[in-house]
Amino acid sequence: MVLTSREMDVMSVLWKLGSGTVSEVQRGLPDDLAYTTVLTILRTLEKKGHVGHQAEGRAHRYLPLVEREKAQESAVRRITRKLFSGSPELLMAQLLSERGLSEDQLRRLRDLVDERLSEEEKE
Amino acid sequence: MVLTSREMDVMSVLWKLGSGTVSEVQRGLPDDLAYTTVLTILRTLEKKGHVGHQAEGRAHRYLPLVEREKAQESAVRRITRKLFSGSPELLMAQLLSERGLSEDQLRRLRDLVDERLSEEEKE
DNA sequence: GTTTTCCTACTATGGATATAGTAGAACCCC
DNA sequence: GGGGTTCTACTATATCCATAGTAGGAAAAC
Repeated sequence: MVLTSREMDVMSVLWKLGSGTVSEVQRGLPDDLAYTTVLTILRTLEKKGHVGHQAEGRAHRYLPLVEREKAQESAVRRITRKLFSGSPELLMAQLLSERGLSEDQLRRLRDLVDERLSEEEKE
Repeated sequence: MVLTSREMDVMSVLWKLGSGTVSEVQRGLPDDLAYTTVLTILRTLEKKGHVGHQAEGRAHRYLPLVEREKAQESAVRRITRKLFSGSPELLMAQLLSERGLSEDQLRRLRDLVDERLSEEEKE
């Protein structure tokens, strides 16, 4: 799955709202785009199979057909492969190296890893 | 900094080799591209300021002008913003949720976090 | 019931991407 | 020194992306 930057914006709105008409999506976007521009993006997404729609009065209600998690996974996988030599560890190191993570956040992360590790060891 | 998929491939070769002529880059790429295609990509990268070149005999030797780390950071930042609501934690959680991480990798990750945490606590 | 508004469908356009061919200079081989 | 080889420069093309306008129908407003 490959989403362009704008497509991600639109999908994000749909994932957040669950579904949306063109104007609902338009209102949810971070930038001001023409109504028809939003419509065009939604139609593109539909052609790619990422959203579907159903009639709702004279309008269309668009629904995401792919899960946010799938999109996230696919994006992370791509940059891992392209920029981090396929190593999730290196990506993680990059994330950790950024300032701006609080001690709390770090602790939660360690808990996440530990949790995952103990699952792993159980098997 | 915005790198396209192919540009990332080319930059990766340059980062790995330190520098490269067109044919060196061509040989280093994961896919078979025509010589002139590689040249075109390098010229585009040069126009964008991401690489420079110096003459070497009749050929050009291309050099990366941006660090791999900068590109990584910028890419990670973008998807964090676009797909993970700006939260690096969520991205990490995604990374951890993927199957395919070995116990060893997980352990190294935990070590990374611990290391970072103890730095944090020192301050 | 005519004007205004809202909505989809279709079309348009400029710029970026991905890919590569051709021209022509320089160099190397015998 | 003519013929292949290796380069860069320039050009080409198809596709995609971002953005939006126009046409035309339906609905709402008054």
